[in-house]
Amino acid sequence: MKFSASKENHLKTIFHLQSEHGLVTTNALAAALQTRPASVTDMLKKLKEQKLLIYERYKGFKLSAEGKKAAVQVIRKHRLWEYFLVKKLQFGWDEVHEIAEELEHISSRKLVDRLDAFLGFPETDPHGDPIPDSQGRIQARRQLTLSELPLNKTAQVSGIASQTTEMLELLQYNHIRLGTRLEIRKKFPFDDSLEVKVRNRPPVTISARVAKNVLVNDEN
Amino acid sequence: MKFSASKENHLKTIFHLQSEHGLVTTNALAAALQTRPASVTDMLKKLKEQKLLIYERYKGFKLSAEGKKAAVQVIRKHRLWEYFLVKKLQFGWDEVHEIAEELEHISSRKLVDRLDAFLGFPETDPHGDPIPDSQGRIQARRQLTLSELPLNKTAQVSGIASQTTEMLELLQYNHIRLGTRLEIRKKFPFDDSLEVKVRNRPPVTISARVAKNVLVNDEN
DNA sequence: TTTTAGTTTTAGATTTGTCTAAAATTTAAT
DNA sequence: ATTAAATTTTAGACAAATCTAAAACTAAAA
Repeated sequence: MKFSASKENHLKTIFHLQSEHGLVTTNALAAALQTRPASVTDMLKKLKEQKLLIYERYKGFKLSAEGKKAAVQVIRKHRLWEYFLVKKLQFGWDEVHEIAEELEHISSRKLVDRLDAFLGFPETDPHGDPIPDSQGRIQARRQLTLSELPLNKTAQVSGIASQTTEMLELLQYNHIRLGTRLEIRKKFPFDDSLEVKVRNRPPVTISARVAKNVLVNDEN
Repeated sequence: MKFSASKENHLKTIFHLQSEHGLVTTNALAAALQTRPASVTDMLKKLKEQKLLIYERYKGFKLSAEGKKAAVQVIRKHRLWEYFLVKKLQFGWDEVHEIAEELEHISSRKLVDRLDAFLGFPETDPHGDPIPDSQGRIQARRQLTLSELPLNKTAQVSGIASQTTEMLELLQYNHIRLGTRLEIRKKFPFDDSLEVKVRNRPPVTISARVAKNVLVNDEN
């Protein structure tokens, strides 16, 4: 029940990838982990041996029930630590990801559960992503990407899919953050870029690349 | 300025050993780290190359100024996390050591300083050991071991030198913890064991081994 | 002061996670 | 349906940290 930091990273990333596209490919995982396909293949074999992965060579792969459980625990740890860093240590929401990448590998189960209680069992992390509970249950979210939001319909930013520092900085610059209310004023089919309006601000232009990574509320 | 977890453990342990006996020996370090002398030698060579260690083969070794600085930062992290675990997450003082052994290797300097501020810049950890400040300064302590305490002089437990779970459990069992006021009622020269009296409790017998690891206040 | 005992280091192996380069396999294109 | 291109895997290498067994060195005892 205890995995190396590298294994935890693989599990976590596979989890994220497969929740978008059912099966995951070696190349996609290598890109996401900033590593080489050959290295991924090596790890896949180990994960398969530990029955964490359903995998046949050349075929693509996905987590087993057990692998999913392990991945969710890592995600739980990551998001709880992010919440801690922002809410208790006054970090900005755009600077916690790297630190949480380290903290998420601390192994004590008891620590995680105590931290959860200390924080008051928060439901989402500072980026709006749901925090799995100690049983591994994840609050389902119905949210769409900014790309999918209809024209002139206001919505509230509820999450950021890709949390690179660069991306978060760009959003910060455009005054788009978690909870920001906004609407799309214009869509440019040429490159799928969007003109976005935030209250009390001049409109800003957002690339399709970015828009795909900004999640907004569905209802309302 | 960033070292592997293993290197940090070596630095930290050398620091502790050399503050008792000037020079440290390969065997002593191997014993303290629960590893083999040959493994220690390998690491010593690496530390020497990084100029963290003053070392000539077969001669014993000690930390350079740089090595000491690095070691103190690790100790700072360890003790701050212990304080956090006990004061914020309600862990018992006897169960935090192992978890802090992991947390102490998280690298962000900013995290450590923010944590320090969040905790209110505590001066000692839950075992009574002083916490280095962000400049690496350590509050000097004048304390002696229980073995050295004169007969019938009351004193207050201010620290535990060896923090194995086993040792802490034994002390817990005998109702001796940080802050406990006690006095020595009898000394048995045969094995240097002690009869110790804690207020409102029947006297208990403490071995020399344990007594050497219980630190008490000097003054008062 | 020589021998013996103990300590420390070297030599060589192992494990984990990574890499490059080449081979195997699958997918896409003509 | 072949060929070409892209993907994936294997084979072999490497770095870090550890180990065992043997050699080198030091200290202690006879």
